[in-house]
Amino acid sequence: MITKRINKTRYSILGALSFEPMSGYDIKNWLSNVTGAFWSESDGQIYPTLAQLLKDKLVSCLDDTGSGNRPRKVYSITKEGLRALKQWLIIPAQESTARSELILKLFYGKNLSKKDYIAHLERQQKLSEEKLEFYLAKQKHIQEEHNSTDAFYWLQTIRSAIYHAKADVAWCKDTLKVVTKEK
Amino acid sequence: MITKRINKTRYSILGALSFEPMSGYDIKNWLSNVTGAFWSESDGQIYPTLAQLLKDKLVSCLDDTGSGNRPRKVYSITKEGLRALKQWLIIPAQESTARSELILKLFYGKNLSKKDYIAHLERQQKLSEEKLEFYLAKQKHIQEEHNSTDAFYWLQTIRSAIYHAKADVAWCKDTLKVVTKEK
DNA sequence: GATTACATGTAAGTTGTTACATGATTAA
DNA sequence: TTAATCATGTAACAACTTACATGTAATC
Repeated sequence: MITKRINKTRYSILGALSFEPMSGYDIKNWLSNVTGAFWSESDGQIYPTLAQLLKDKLVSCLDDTGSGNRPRKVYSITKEGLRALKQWLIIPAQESTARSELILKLFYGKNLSKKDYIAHLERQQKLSEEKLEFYLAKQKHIQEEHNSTDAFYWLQTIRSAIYHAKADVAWCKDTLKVVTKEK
Repeated sequence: MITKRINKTRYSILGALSFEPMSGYDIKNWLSNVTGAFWSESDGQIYPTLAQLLKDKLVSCLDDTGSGNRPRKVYSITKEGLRALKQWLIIPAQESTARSELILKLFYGKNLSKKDYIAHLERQQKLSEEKLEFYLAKQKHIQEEHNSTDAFYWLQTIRSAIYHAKADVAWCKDTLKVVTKEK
């Protein structure tokens, strides 16, 4: 017997629509701008999932064609959709399978030259520092521009991204220090 | 034109075999025990991938049946396999797509009661603290038992897991503090 | 004698990625 | 006028998960 897995893409979309009605294109951008630090969806997933949600009556669709704008379909979450979202939200979160290609490569580092090992680390440090800058700027922006209740939830998640970026930078620095001495 | 994506399962297995020859079952356990903190493979992936690697001559296979043990196939990495591994190792690591179900759920937290929001956080804090304990114990064990060159690479990766677990615990504590006051 | 661990595989389904295909509107 | 952005979708493939299927050997 094959038990149904939970399709999380459905809920990430429902959650987005719990803020405001959006088109598929809006959702795509919103997810990448707003939840990008901790959740992402592939381009090809949004439209098929929206069609499914519509079929299941968890969202409704308003065709906005011919209102002077470009033709677009605006989706709203239904009462049923909100109920489904809330039911999912209270379920304890599953941990995602750990997969860091960088750490895997460095773990296999005996097959790597010192130069290449260091190159990986320096590249990662730079990336993490850039991320950190980005999230700090975003944090500042939210604190200044948004004073609604939504900002509260947003700020908590941004802080998580900041903590992780800081941990990554610290780890790179430490490892670079060790490796230049010992390897 | 559809460009070939890189199958990382192949390289995680080749990397394991770069330490010593192993059976499929060994690799499964080794990956979950040794690289579990930063890389995992599903059960159903190992055997088909081994068959593929054998076909591509990146590994060789010794049938160990009839030596008094249970029938098993022991795989070794070939020269070609080692070359392929090394080629992959120097390629800059791709960042894995961010997916934290917990953070997503908390981001949609306005659809959650204060009680349920806190329950998520307390559960996560406990999980992260357990992880931290586990990795600290592992770190100690490696420092005491392994004094080979392999330990060096292992210790770096364990430190990464420790930093992340610490960041998670700190984040949970901070967020719990804020939420009990403000939500 | 039963359970656990060792050991190898397949089947079936779900999910995710990338590229392709098409077309409208706005701004440089 | 040309490029960028807005906008919706499909096709093909790659990867992942879970359960199923089978059998041996050691241990309690």
